[in-house]
Amino acid sequence: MVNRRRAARTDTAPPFRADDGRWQELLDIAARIFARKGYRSTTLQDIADEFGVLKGSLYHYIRSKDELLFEVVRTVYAGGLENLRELAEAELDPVERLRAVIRGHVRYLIDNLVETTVLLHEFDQLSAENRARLPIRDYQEVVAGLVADAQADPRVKPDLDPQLTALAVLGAANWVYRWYRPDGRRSPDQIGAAYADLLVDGMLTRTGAPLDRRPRAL
Amino acid sequence: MVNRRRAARTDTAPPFRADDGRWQELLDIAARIFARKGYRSTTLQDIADEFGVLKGSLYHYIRSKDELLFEVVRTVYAGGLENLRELAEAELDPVERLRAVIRGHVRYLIDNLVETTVLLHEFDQLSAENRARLPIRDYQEVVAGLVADAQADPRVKPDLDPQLTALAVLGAANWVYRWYRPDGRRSPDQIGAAYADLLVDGMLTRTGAPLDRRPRAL
DNA sequence: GGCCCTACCAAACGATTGTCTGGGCGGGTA
DNA sequence: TACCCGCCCAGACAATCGTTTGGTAGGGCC
Repeated sequence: MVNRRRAARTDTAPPFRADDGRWQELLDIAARIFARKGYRSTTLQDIADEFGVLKGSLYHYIRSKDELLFEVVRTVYAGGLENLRELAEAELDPVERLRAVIRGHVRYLIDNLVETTVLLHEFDQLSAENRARLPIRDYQEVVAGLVADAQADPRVKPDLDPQLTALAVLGAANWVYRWYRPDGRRSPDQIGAAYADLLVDGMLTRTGAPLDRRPRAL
Repeated sequence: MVNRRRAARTDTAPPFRADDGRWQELLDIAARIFARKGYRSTTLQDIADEFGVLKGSLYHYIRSKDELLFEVVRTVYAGGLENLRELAEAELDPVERLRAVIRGHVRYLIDNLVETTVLLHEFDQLSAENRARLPIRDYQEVVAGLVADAQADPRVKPDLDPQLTALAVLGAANWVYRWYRPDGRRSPDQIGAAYADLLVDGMLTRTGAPLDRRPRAL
């Protein structure tokens, strides 16, 4: 017998997620296994085992494996972008703001290491439709905008390509997911600070005035 | 009937690869599809189709799908490391040597974009044994060594962490495989030069002497 | 007590996967 | 001519995949 309520619901929203705790648990488990084995190498069986359920029962929570990947990834995507934009609006000298952005981005990435790993590594395993809903290009444009802003400052190299510089910054920062281990020698903040100083100082001219702050328009 | 020659050969070497041209063609095709769809999403059927052969016939050239991935990746791994080490031995000022290394590494990566993509993105899909045969850590150590060398120069920040700095450099450079398109705005050499200047200048103090070369031990 | 709804089970589905077996064709070599 | 061997075909193999179906236990609510 067909459950009419259910059929009606799945038209717009995913299957039952009333028990929010259990739904979050499922997302966490999926994220961990996706991060460890890769999306395509992960079986719904793997996830169901850890979730304590038969694999068919997962369809109580999801409509497809692809949707599960998307749900894992969209939260950390949105959070990361919001985090970046908040940092970008800080009332600071443009150069110092860039430093804060890099520190904060690295910090966010490490704080959400598992989900970020899935986002960065399995992004193009998403279906075309779901991929279009997460325009990662936005990250690049935020950083490029900040670099362009900073170029109003005479301390900043005038010949920087903001897009290219943004890609270098994001590349260095995002790469962290490939090697960071919680038991490593450096703390997240140490890493963020080191990266910020390396990359931002690299944007400055070496012949200009020293690094102390001068009066500048916000 | 069992082909005795074949059984004897496969103990040490892979199956028949006498026709070297055809073998290289297979590697190229596999690399392209691996790069586009990912290793796990690629079917031997996909490869066989483009190779113009039934999928079972691929076992004339390979012993397993995993071996195929390994063969695609090991050449570009070895070439990249050799390239890096050659650049690292250039008779240059340590700071300029770092610049040359970054330019050369970016250059190599783009020149071998397809294979590099597979190496960087599908590395942990290799079997544990094959992965152990490609210690990517070596890349990091070469660059970290160069950073440490450069720190003998007073222009270079004395408080740099060579390992961390190397990871930033390699992160920025390796990330190129994620966004580079041959029809993009910047040429490979422009990208390499921009990255080299950004990253190496970021390693220099801003209070020190200007950038001209001074006499230093090689 | 009867009803509904969430959260699952039990079992199967068709499709696809990597891999293996046995054989055949055709060009070189003796 | 006879044989060998690199190259590939034809077809099957078991295993595994994501997904679907119908059913049910149990708690809350009327």
